[in-house]
Formats: sequence, structure tokens, C-alpha cells
Amino acid sequence: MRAPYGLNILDNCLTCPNRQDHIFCNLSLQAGQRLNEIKSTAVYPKGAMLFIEGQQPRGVFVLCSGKVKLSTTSREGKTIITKISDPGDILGLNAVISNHPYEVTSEMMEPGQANFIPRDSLLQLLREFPEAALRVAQQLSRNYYTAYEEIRTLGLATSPSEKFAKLLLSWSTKATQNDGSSQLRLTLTHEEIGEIIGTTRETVSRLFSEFRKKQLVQIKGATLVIRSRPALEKIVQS
Amino acid sequence: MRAPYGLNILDNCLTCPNRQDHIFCNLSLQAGQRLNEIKSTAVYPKGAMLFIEGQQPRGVFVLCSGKVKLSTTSREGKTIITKISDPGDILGLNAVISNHPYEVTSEMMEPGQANFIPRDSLLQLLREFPEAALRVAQQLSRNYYTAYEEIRTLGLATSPSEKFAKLLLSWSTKATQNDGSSQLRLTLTHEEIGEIIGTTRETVSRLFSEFRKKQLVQIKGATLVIRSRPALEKIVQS
DNA sequence: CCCCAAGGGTGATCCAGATCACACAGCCTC
DNA sequence: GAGGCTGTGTGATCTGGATCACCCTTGGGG
Repeated sequence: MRAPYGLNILDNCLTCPNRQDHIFCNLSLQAGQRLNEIKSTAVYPKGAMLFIEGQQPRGVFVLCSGKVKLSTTSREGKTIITKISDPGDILGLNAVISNHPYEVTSEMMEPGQANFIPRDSLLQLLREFPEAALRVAQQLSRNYYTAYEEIRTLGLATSPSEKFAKLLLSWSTKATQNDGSSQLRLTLTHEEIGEIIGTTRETVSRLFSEFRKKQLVQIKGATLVIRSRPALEKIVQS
Repeated sequence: MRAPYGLNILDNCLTCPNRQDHIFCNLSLQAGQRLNEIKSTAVYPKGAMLFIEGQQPRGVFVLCSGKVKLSTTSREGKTIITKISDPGDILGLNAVISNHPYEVTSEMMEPGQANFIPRDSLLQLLREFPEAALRVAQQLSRNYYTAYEEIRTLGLATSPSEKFAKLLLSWSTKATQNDGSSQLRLTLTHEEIGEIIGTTRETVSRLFSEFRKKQLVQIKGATLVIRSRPALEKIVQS
């Protein structure tokens, strides 16, 4: 099946190749079947907003492919990115469960597919299948943990360089090579990195220079090589 | 029933006067009875640690009376207080559900009672009673919301005065009088307030002076009067 | 009664980053 | 190829709080 933006659509959760890896996709046969019925799938272009901070929750989106940027913005226009979501994540879950407005805005960073599940159908599913409710609780508590990581980073790490080092480390753990160094594609702008660690574009730029000079990282085009985890760890706890 | 520290012990959840108000205490008769069997109650002195950041989760504590300070500390010894918990809150829930170590330290700020529920018993209860699982999900998502508030405060509000104003506003909403002003008992030290908003003792001291001078607040002994919410709101979004 | 610890007030200094200001590179469209 | 737009690099300046230093009050215990 061919879709817009050159993506393959994954139409059936039960036969989805990623099923095993994703906490909520990997339900029992019964529940999975039910999930399949109540979801509706769609493909979104880069820049699409799945939902916007402050909206009343219509339902959740299970991300099948692509990356999503979750952010929150103050009235004065200052923005922080709280998370970059990967496939398998359930977006908007907290808002739906607690029936508060969405607390973040979610924007596609690249073309991707997501399954929408309306609020009522989801709640019905949860009442029917305790296993699903437990999964949801697990996902919520996982979300909570990342939120806490964020709090620790924002509240405890004082200097931008500390936070920056921390961020690089978290990236590097996701993609470490056998020789200890790690290599990854840099898809965020300096501005966006600034919004993650709570500093300005210029400071991020200067941090990159500084870290390059210190041989901590290396940049060729859009590829970032992290050369020395230990040195970064020393910066974090300094 | 008389207990240490001059507290009345609430021994039976089903007859507890606070039952209605507390999300997890107010279960159906069956589930409540079961809850009553698996819990063990205890009274703690001021300063007691219910659990400490990094410990493997043994179970949850349902706070019956007293106030609890939740905090996290960096290796260098910098501390932030992430929440002051009131009766009815379930402490350690996320750790228990996700089986990660406790992400915060919880310390009694005054003598109080808490019910302990061992991890296994709780999980068993959740499997047996879907309603309980849903309550837990709700509580988790509520926790998540307050965590997000914290993130917004730490990440978006740049200046200490903004954060301070925000904190005062949140206190004031909890205790607003009919005439618009609000009055509350100040139980935190300047140091602790600093740990909430991420600044130093001295700065908090100066902020109090400044706000007193501007007629925003008034202090007599341990009583804090918030005189003008609108003015505070203006500081927050300035 | 004195002492000491904990909490609070306030001045002086200093510096890391925010802010402002350019300059430049890549890439699109017309 | 000119213009415009987005993202980046890097100097110069300015400033809000952290930090240090000291003194004051309060209250409890020996």
C-alpha cells in the first residue's frame, strides 16, 4: 500500500512489524482486534500539528512512523521542547485520561503516520480490557519519568553547558557504536536545541564551537560524532 | 483512638471522614474493603523519610494527614522541591507502577499518618478491580500535570520574581477569602522556597522585601496575606 | 542567664549568558 | 543571477542573580 510522502501505510495493528516493540500496540489478540476497529489511521506532512496546547482532548494519537516534537509555549512566545517522540509513543494520553486540555503542542518533524483513537472509544476499551488499562498506566508512569528527567535537568543543572552535555549524552546512549563513540544525524536546528535546554540560539552555537575545540564532538555536515562520553559525563556532574 | 504526636489515627478507610475527597480512598465497597486489608497504617514524626530517591520501590504510601515534601537532589547537593503533598495523595505510585527506583525523596514536614501498601498487593488489587486501575491512571495523569506545571515554571518563567509571583498565586488560589485577598500560614523557610523556585535563600529574602514594599503581600508573624492577585498576575506574564 | 543554632535581612562584588549587531553560507524561487 | 529566507558563527555590551560577608532576631537547652 502506497501513501502520500512516499510512506508505506501500516493499516493493521495486528500485522504491524513494529507491534512487538511498542507498549500499547502489543496487546492480546482480542484487545488488539478491538483497537484495530476503533482507530483511524492517517499520514501527516512535516509541520502538521496533531494537536495544540490548550485544546480540549479529542483523543490520542499512536505514532506509527516519523518523529514528533512536543512543546509548550508561554504567552510571551518563549517555547520549550519537552520531548521528541518516536514511533510507538502515545500522544495526548494524559489529556485524554484526565480530561484536561492538551498540555503540549505536538508537531510532526518529518512526514509520518499516526493512528487516532477517539477519547470515548479509548475509555471504553480501557474499561473492557484491564490489560489495556495497565498498559496505559505504565505508559503514563513512563511519561512521568521523562517529565521528571526534564525537571531535574531544568532545575538542577545550572549552566547551559551542563545541560548541553546531558543532552548529548542522552542522544549518544540511543546510538552508541561498538568502539564507544557514537554517530548520529543532527535533525534539530540550534534554535530548537536551545528550546530543549532552555537557552538561546547563540549560546548553543558557542557550545558547539567550544565542544568541538575540546575534541568532545565532531561535526561533518549533518552528522554529529560524539567522541568522548566520559569527558561529557565529567561536565555534567562538575 | 489516640496515637503518638497527638494525632488521631484513622484506622478504617471505609469510615474515614476524608474518604469522599480522596481519589483513591473513595473506591467501591468491595475494593475499599480489600484496600483496607492490604494496607498497614503508621504515624510518622516530622522529618521522617517515607522513601528516598533511588531506592527500589517497596510500595506506595497514601497520605492520611500531614504534609509531605517531595524533593530531588543532584550529586553536587543542590536540591529542588517538586511538590508539597496533601492528604489523599498517593506517594511513590509511579515508581511502583513502572518498577523504577523512587524518583524523589519524600519527607514529612509535620507529624502525620500514612497508609503503606506493598507493591505486590497493590498490583494484585489493580488486576482485580479495573476501577482501581483507572483511579491509578487518573492519579498518574494528575501527577503528570503538576510535573508539567513545574516544567513550565522552571523552563519558561525566566526570572526568579516571575517564578515567585507564580508560586504566591498558586498558594493564594488554595486559600482565597471572599474579599479577593487571601491569607495563609507560612510553613516553609526561605531556603525551602528557594528550592521550589530554583533560586537562593538571599534572593527569596529580597523578593519578599520587594513585594512587601510594592504592597503585593503583607507579613505578620507566620501569616502571609496576599493583597493583590492582579498585580502578581501582571508580574507573571510580564 | 547565657549560648548557640537556625532563620532572616541586606550590602558589595563579580561573572556567565542574554541581548544586540553583523556577516556569511546554503538554498529556494522568480 | 538577483533577491530573499533560514540557519549559523562570533564579537561587544549589559545586567540580574549567585556568591560572599556580616549582622540581627528568635527560641530552646544546658
